[in-house]
Amino acid sequence: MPLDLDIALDRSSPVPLYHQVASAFERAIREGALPPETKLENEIALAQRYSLSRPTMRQAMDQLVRDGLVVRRRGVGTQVVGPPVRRNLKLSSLYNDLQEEGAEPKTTVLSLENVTADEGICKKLGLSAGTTVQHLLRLRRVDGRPLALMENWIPPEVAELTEEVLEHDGLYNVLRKSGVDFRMAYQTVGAAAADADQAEQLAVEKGSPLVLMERTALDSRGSAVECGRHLYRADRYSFDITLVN
Amino acid sequence: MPLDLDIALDRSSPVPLYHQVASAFERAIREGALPPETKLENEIALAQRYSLSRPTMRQAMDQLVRDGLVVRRRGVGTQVVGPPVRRNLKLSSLYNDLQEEGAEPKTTVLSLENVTADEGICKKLGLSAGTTVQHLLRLRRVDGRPLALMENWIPPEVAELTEEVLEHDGLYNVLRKSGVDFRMAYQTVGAAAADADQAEQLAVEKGSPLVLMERTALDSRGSAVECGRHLYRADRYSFDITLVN
DNA sequence: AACAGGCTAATGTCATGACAAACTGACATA
DNA sequence: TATGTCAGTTTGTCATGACATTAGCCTGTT
Repeated sequence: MPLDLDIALDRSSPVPLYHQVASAFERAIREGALPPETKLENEIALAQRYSLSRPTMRQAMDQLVRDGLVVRRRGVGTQVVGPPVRRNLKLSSLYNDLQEEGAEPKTTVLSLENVTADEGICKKLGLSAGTTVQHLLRLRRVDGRPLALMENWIPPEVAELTEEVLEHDGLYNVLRKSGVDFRMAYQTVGAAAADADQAEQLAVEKGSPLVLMERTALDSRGSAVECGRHLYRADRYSFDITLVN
Repeated sequence: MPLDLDIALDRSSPVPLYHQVASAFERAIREGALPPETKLENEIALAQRYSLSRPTMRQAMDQLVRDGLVVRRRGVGTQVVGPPVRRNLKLSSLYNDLQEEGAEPKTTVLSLENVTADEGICKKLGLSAGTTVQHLLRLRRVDGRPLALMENWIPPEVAELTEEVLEHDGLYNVLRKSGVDFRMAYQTVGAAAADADQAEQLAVEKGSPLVLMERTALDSRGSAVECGRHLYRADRYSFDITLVN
C-alpha cells in the first residue's frame, strides 16, 4: 500500500511542485504502475512522503480528479479509476493531437485571403461589422486519406499568416509562435451532411454524415483570436470528453 | 470599480463559502450586472470585502475560470470574458438541460428488458462476460417532435428500473433517486447516418446525419453505473463545451 | 525620442494549522 | 439477528502568512 513512486521533485524548477507531482502520478497511472482500483495513501502521508504541504498535495490530487484519473471519497480515500483512461479534449490543435498519436498529418491550404467578415463571424470575434479578417480553408490528410475540412477566420492584428507556414504546421502552433497565448475556447460539436463540394474534398459520398465542430478561441486578455468551422469524416474522427462533477 | 455585489454569505450553510461566492458572481455575470471586459477587484480586496480568506476567494475565482466566465492574468487582474457566455457541458441528463431551457421533454420507453450484455458493454461497465444487465431504449420528444433516440445499459445492482418511472423523468434523475451519486463520465461525440429504423423513429429521411454520443458514467466509488449510446437529430441538437487551459 | 531600469500591483505558489463532515467498521444493545 | 452508537480515518473547508513571478507604468538616462 505505501507504493512509493520515487518522484524526483525539483524545487528550483519553474514548473510548480503540484504540477510535477500530478504529472508523475498521471504517468504512473497511464503506464499501469498504479492499476485501476488501487487505493492511494492519504493526503497527509503523501505530503509527508514527498516533503510537501498538504495544500500542495491536494492541488495535485485535484488536477488528477479533473483529468478523470482518480476518484476521491471523504472518509474513505483516493482510488485510481477504472480502465477507460482515454485522452481528454484539450485546448490544442487537431495537429498536435494527431502527432501525439504517432500519425503524420499533412495539410493543404485550399485558400487564404482577406475578406470582410460577415455579421456572424464579427459577432463571434467581437469585432465591429465590416472589419477585414483573414479567411483560411485547409484540408487535412492522415495516411494520405482526407480527414478534415477546416475553415477559419483570424483577425489581422493577431498574426499575419502565409500558406508556406501553414502547410508545415498546425494553426495553433503557428499562432502560438506569433505570440498568441490561448487560454480558453468555446466549442460546439454536432453533425451535418456533406454537400457536393465537401464530399469531393473529403472523398465521401454526397450526403454522408460529417462531424461538425465550431469553435471560438480566446487569449489571456479574453479577446477572441480565432474562430473556425471544421468538418470531419464521421468514420475517422470523434471527440473524447471527460466530465467531472 | 469597487462594484459591490452585495453577496449574502451564510457561514452556517452546508454549501461551502467559495461556492456561494462563485455562484453569486456567476449569476451576476450571466445577468449582465458584470458586463464583459469588466475588471474585478483584486483577490485581496475582494476577500476583505466579504470577510473571507484569500485562499477561499481564490477557490471561488478558480471555479469561475474553469467555467469560462473570467480570465486572469498575473500582474494584471481578473476580467469578465466576452459575450459568448454559453452553457457548458455538465454531468447531468439531457432531460434536466431541456427543462432548464424551458422546454417540456416527453419520453417514450420503447423497450425495457434484461439481456446478457455483449463483450463491448461488459468492458465498458467493467463486468465479467455474460452478465445480465437492463437494456433500455427510449425516444425523447420536445414540442411533440422527436429529438433523440437513447439506448442505455444499466447493471441490475445499480437500480431496478420500471417503464412507469422512466416515462415521467430523466434516467439520471431516476438513478439519483435510487441513491446513485454520479461523479464522472467518459463521453465521445461523433456523427452517424440514420438507418431505416432510426430514421422512422426520429422522423427524418434514411441516411440523414445524426449526432452520435456514447457515454460511460461512474459513481463516487469509481465503478460504472451506466453506459449509453444516443442519437440526436443533427438539426435540433449539438453539444456545447468550454475548454480552459 | 527611445531605451533601460526600477517601482507597483496583481496573481501564482507554497507552508502551517485547525476544525467539520462523511464513511467504515467494531461493538454494544434490543 | 438486527439495529443503533461510537471511535477512527480521510477528505473537505477555511484561515493566516510569506515569498515569487509577471505585466505595466513611470522615470531617468542616453
